[in-house]
Amino acid sequence: MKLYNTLTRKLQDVTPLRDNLVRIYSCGPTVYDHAHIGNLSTYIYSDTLQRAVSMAGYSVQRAMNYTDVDDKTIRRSRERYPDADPHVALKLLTDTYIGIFIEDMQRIGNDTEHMVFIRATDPQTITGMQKLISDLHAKGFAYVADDGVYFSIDAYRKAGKTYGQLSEITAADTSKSRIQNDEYDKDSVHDFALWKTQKQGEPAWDFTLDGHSLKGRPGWHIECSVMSRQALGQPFDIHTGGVDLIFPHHENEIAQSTATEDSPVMASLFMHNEHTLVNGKKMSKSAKNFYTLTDITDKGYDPLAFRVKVLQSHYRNASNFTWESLDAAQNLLTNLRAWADLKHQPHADSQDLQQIGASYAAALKTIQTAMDDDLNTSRALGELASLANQAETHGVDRDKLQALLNIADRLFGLQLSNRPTITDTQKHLIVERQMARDAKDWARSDQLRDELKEQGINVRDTANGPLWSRL
RNA sequence: GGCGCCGUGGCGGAGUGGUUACGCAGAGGUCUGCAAAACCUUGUACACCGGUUCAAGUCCGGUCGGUGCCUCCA
Repeated sequence: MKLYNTLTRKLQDVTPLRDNLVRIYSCGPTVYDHAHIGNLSTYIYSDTLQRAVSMAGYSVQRAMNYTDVDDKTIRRSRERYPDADPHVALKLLTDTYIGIFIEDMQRIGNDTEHMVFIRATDPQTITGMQKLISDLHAKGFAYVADDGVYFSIDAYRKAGKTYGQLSEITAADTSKSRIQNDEYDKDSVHDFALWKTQKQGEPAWDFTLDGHSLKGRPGWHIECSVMSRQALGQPFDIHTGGVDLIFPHHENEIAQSTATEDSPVMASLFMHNEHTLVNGKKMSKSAKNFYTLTDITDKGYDPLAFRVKVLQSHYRNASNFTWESLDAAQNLLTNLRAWADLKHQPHADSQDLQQIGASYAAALKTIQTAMDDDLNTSRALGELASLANQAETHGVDRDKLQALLNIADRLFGLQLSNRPTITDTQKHLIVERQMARDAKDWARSDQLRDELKEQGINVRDTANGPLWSRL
């Protein structure tokens, strides 16, 4: 299996560092609001990575963090719960949005079971961060200022390490274009905060470093360094996130995680997905093209139609979200479901099972090859769609179809394999309608068809007999 | 200014130099009690200009256009 590695800017074979196990860490959400569809597409891609790696024969260990303490979470928690204790307010707010996030993840078909979620405010994480900061400080990579503890990129470079493994950041870049640093107490403009001391009304954790009492909260980057190591060890195999995280977030993670280590490697492979655009533009509230999953479902779309839409493009290309493209995805999903439902219908059996079996095998091979080639979901899903579209012409092999759907679900998460059949009453209505047709009682047969339609069942008459699908 | 990405038919979107991606939508037709489905046909796709090559959407150079990061951001 080959994946594109941002570190090397090349396609690279996946070779687990430890046995047959691939350890994946994904930067998760800051839980201060609903996730938007761009966030969600990132998680669909990392979920797909997990599925493809597993399908390629590896064991997978996966972790994702919740950033549940930062400027935004704190600000909003104080707005929403002005009278509560800062810690309590923060927890109330972040608990709410973690709940919504998990719900969204499940609605779009992401696997949330085979993954460890870690909160930045977990006592274990806080302790771990303080320990790492102390360690960095002891070895000269961190210094204490009035408003917190900072990481020294100069010290890191003087230790012979490369800052900018992912983005080729030069000293000039980081100092020249950056805004004035008057309001911060750091030595050098490109240094970043490991720990921020408490401001009025903020939640804070006790921390003593080198005799300084530094009650406060962690910086953003240190969270991921610590949580990834605690959950997966270091180095681990694959680190994922959106392209915007390349700099500074992942650069800073690498610096923190490798400063006191012999090896400069935090993870073997960094994967970054391009952003989802809406009508060709980046989402923003002012442009009124900012959508959440609820905006989509309120318009009557299935959350899995959004998944289809995302999988129809490659993760390293910016995909363009339009309502028209979501229509197309919804229609495709409906067609895939109609195909899956054929497994319950003997009338759908092919006359030439051998040929059908061969086409399934060929499609599976194409799908597997496409997924192993840097997650070419567009190609892979196209193959499945094409198979589905041929089904009513060539028929299906119901046993092999079930097996195929099982595999498709493992890879795509579209929930095609476990669709139930219709009720006995509905089956009976279909038989009755056929009898009416045989008797040329068109009024009766049309009435029965309407009745089924009201129950969400569409009936089509084929040469072999009636086939049903859900609307 | 620095570092990137991208420009494919109505929409979305693959594409390892040489044969139809695929999906959705549209038009005409066949079939059908009607409907749906299916089947057949159909639309002069690769931003522009050069170059390399027997052959370029696919490689090289340039132009134009779009977009992202460099500050929190999936």
